Amino acid sequence: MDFKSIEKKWQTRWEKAKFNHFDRKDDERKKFYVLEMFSYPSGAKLHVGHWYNYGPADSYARFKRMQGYNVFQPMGFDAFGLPAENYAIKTGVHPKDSTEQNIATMEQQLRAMGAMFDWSAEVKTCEEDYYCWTQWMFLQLYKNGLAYRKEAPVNWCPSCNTVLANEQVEGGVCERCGTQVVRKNLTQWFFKITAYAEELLTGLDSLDWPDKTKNMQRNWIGKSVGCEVEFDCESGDTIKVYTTRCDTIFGVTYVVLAPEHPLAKKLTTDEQREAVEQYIDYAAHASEIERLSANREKTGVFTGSYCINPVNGNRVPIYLADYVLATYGTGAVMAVPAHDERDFAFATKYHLPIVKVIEKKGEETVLPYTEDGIMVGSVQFDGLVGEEARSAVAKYITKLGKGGSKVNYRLRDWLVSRQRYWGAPFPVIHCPACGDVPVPEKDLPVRLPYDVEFRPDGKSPLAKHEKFMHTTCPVCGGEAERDPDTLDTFVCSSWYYLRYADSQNDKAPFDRAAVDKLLPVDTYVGGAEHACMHLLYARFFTKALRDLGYLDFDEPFKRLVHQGVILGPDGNRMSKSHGNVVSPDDYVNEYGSDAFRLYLMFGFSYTEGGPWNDDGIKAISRYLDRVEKLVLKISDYKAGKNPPYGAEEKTLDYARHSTISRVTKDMEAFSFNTAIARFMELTNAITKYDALPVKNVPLLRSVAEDLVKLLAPCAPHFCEELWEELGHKDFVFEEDYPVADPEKLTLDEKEYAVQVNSKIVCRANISTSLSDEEIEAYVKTLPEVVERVGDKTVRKCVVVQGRLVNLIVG
RNA sequence: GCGGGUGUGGCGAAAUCGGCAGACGCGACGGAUUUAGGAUCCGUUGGGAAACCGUGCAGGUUCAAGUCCUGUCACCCGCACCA
Repeated sequence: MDFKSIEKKWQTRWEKAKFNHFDRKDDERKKFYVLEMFSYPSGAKLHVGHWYNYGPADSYARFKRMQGYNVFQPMGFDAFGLPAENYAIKTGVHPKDSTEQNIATMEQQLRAMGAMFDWSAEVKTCEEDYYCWTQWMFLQLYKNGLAYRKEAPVNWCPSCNTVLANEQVEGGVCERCGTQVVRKNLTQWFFKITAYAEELLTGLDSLDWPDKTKNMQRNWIGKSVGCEVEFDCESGDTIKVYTTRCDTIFGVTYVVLAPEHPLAKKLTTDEQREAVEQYIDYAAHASEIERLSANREKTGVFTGSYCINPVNGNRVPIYLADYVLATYGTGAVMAVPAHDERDFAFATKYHLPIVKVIEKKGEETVLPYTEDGIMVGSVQFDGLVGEEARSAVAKYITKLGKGGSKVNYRLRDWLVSRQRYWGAPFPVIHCPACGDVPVPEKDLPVRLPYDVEFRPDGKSPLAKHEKFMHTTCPVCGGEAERDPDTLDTFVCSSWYYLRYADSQNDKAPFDRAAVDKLLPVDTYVGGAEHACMHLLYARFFTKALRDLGYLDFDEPFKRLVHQGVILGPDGNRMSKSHGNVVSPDDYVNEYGSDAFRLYLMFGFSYTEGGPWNDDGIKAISRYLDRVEKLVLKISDYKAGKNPPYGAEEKTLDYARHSTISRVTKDMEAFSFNTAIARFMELTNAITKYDALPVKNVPLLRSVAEDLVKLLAPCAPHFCEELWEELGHKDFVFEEDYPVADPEKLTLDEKEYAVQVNSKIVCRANISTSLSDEEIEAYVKTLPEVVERVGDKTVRKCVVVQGRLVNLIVG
């Protein structure tokens, strides 16, 4: 088959018939929204990863379509972002120009793939008609207190010259470029994702997502149940600490503040001032490597002040130490060196007292002892253990009016400011008189100017664009400046799946009815690397928009599937520097898009991925040839009179229906490699039947047609062509996906493994109508069994219907 | 350190509720066809001469374990001073 011409032929026909367009008016069929993560328009062409994501997922979408769903499968581009800007800095090509060029190339390649993308719904996040609404989203969050600006210690990537969200720092280095991140205190915009921490956590339970991904989000949100306690200072200030171990509170021998804690300087005495300021400076400049080193020596400094432990009135010293994080809990902890490893190390180093207040049950207590144990030296609480102990102490603290139970989350608010050019500008004006003023919605979009100097120097490129910066305050009309930062590109991708539902709308980001009808996404397919970024942000957006009344569902993605990663042939991640990049184009040119897609589906376990290896691609190509020859040969047969329907025909029909039933399950489960194995088995069964001298032509033909239908989602152009050759006028995709007939799935007899004392002695075909007792009786007559059993008695017989019989003798 | 995952032929991989390990392919070997090569078609193919042995390793539960339990090793991923 000349795949090049048939690919073109069917792509053109599908387009002409608007086959790929989601039918918004259709109320008969159930909608089904299949979404693949949209792509970043990089300079390189479509790589194997894109193909692996989109090809098999498209087969799934086509499968759902043939099952009778009104399938919506859109595609678009996550077009803002750093790579285009970095490319511009290197080459001088403007990000807008290179991005548009790349999108054009990729669109063409994506079309050539032959996927049923509904291009009429396409979105490009860098275009005004999209980022206008991204800015609108910001304004809604701002109006409702979910976006705020504050000075905070933030992660700064010196190579990308911008701040990063917590989620974009991996092990202390920039997720994108691998550069060590440094801390800076900057005034930045945040989204209050923490307001949804609890719902983001509990909502996971209802989602059909990989457990691993759900667990990663749970970990990331990091719920912790503990207790807040107030320690009064002699200065009159109060230090709030957070602890999960209030059962150890009688063992507090000092209190530690993070160096950035607001009370740090205030509580410092004159004698200690110099040492403290030095330490604060040291902590601010300690490199991240140092901070991250697991067994880094603890450092700290005494403030000179003391505070009072509310439960026993003990006077304890207040220290500063950078092992306490400013951004978690209250930025202060009560130190119990006897029962916490970090406090133990610190106390040992600075010769602070260590007081044991928990004892290990029945064994000697070795300090630091951090497990649950029996409270001792704790007056009225002595003898209490674990959870019970903590709740008693927490109650007591509440009664004292010094705090009480408290839930904390590890999740931080989402920092969305970026000091870069190629992104959506903040719709905010800073007025010397009125402060931060949101741009009125009617003035959106705040256009991103083209003529900008984007050489990075740590300041936002837009800040140097006077025309952009200079504006008037919408409130007082006075001179004012725009915010020079741009929004994190993850903001753009947090709502694109909603825009697809109504992408041409120029009055609103989307119409509520359209979105409520199409969403949530039924199946979302994309990489696992987004577990704690995009997938979390998108959930947050959905919940926030729901609460603001813009939509009516709780979760954006009902089902999530991660495709695996295709590595280079050497087992490493594909990259130019490894020199192991495999280009799909070469294979597509040589074998065709269907064969390439089919190979991706067959050669790997979809969710696992693995090293690239093209050994099997010829085999797939050969398989398609076999199918073609076989089907065409059968289509030429003339039906004889009185076609036979005996054992052979029954076997063939059984092969057909068991293939249908198993493939349907496999496709639904994204178990594409096994689905294709079933196609091959069915093909083998047809070949075998076809070799018989006398055959039932109508049956054979109908089985062959079913094979074409079953295979169609996985090899769409190829099957359309075959379908046409078989004499059909309509698309094969207008056909119903075959449904297994349960009657044809029952066999008269099945092969059993016959075991004596759990060892297989023979196999036997046994009628499926026999009862366990009848099977046992029959099996006992088999010569192999008689020989093994001899005169020993059968003490037990296990029958597993349809599978095996096990006689226990002796 | 914490959380999660993976480990099966020469290779990619399969294996419903615990029920014949290795489906389907690749490769290899043998044969047919062919002047030859290629292509195609048909067989064989976990190891072992065999009894038997085989799912990282060592135990356990069970009539029966790749699957369940305990311990252990290796690799991968995520988090990592979160009090």
